[in-house]
Amino acid sequence: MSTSRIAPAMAPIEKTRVAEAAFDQLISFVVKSHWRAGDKIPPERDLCQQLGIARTSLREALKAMEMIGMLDSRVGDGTFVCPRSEFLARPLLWTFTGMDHEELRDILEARLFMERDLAGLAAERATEEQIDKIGEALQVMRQRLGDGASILESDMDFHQAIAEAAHNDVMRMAVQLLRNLIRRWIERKLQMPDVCVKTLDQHAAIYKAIRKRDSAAAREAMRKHLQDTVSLVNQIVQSRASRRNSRRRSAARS
Amino acid sequence: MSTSRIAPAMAPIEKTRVAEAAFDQLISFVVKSHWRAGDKIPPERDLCQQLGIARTSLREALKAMEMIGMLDSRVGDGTFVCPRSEFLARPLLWTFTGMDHEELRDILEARLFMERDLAGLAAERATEEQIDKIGEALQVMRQRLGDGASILESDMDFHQAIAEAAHNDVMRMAVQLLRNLIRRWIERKLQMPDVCVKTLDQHAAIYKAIRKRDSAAAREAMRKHLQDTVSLVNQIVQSRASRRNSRRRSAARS
DNA sequence: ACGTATTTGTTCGTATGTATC
DNA sequence: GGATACATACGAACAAATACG
Repeated sequence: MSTSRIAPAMAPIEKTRVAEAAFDQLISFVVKSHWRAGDKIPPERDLCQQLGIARTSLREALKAMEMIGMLDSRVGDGTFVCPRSEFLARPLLWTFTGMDHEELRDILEARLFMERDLAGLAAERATEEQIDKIGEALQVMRQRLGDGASILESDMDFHQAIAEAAHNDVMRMAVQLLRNLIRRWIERKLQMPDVCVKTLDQHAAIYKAIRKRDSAAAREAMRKHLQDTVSLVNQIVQSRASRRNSRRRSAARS
Repeated sequence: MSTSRIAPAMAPIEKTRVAEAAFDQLISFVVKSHWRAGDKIPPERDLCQQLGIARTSLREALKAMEMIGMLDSRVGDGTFVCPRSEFLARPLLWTFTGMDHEELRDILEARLFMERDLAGLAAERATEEQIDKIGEALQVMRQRLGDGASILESDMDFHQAIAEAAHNDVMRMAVQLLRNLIRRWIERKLQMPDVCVKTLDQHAAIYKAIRKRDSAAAREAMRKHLQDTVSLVNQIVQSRASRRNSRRRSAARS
């Protein structure tokens, strides 16, 4: 009965594991922007002394940060903070091959709901400067599309500008991480024929609604846009799955 | 035990960053389901021998795996593979742990939006058993309220039952984390006069809407309920702040 | 109920290679 | 080229928690 309930993690518990505590502290330093992107953080020997832990333990935390794309260590040079857009760009190896359809579906859906809510909030709360920034991201995207360049970055920037305009740090960061998790699929989506121009049109509709301070319209425009993304990513996954199956069949024949 | 079935020996690490290579290999072992959720993986000393690296280097990779929620190590026991839902929501935890209490407002709002979406999904997707479970949580809460016992646990159980019925692991884990973060404020809220019965009524309304498969009504009922919670927590925060100020004033006088 | 073996947690010392000035 | 700063890597040792006979 009560044992089947999921254990609620008590908040003020004291970390027995040093490396984990160090990891949390490093994360909060990055998240709170005490260390900003590009910053060089103190050398390992200084840090472990500051934290009062052994260098080996600190390195476990440091390495973990590096593996998830928050830090970048270079021998003989130092350790540097990565830009937010690279967080979680690392485990794309697993994101790419390993995640099955259900897990991907949950992430895409969670992103849809959260970005929809953020779009609605942005329409209500954005400052004029923030709305301008959204418009600029849209303009950059249009420009790059005309140049035939990749619009992945400007696509992400557009969504992030909206998230910033919503004035909710928790949701902003959460949705950014989700977006990074599925970055590779967004990239593939944009490589499909005619998708780029459609994406641009949909972005324009979202921007227009936010500019008009029409919260409901912004929500609906974002929902439609991301619903399209969900469908397209599903197509990609399905086509990849069928390709894999046909390879397997032909391999079995030989 | 389970790890001894068909042990595809891991290839020794070549050169370049050892820990990173080990990390990739560990991930691929999980991704390719050589190690499945719940499996116990070989002890560190065996693994580092298989990989031909030092234990400290292996531990850096192992710790990184643990931080992203793919593995769970227990002293004296071993290291085990976590279920997928663990590490799908783990990145969200990082964004939340970095947050101070300053972001209480954002957390409450994020929770409101996400639980509202989950309630809507639950009305659409819940199985009959899951709806019954929500009803049971409601019943337990009513019972405990009659007994004069604390309803905090059953309150949380009710919300979690709805989250489970929404069939989205990412959102379920995310909202559970948020709920645990503000657990103490929920507790204080429930100690306010007349709040318990009001909470019970609101829960009943949510349950009724989900039972009727009325998604819009479920969303609205949940929104109203959590909007109330936001207001009440704000009252608590304000009263505590003013108490602190008055204490400070009286302390200054003495 | 107790003791022992197993396993992870933590630290220190040391050596090596690389980048920067 | 030399000196310095720094990350990378290994091995050994002990502590602490857990499992198991």
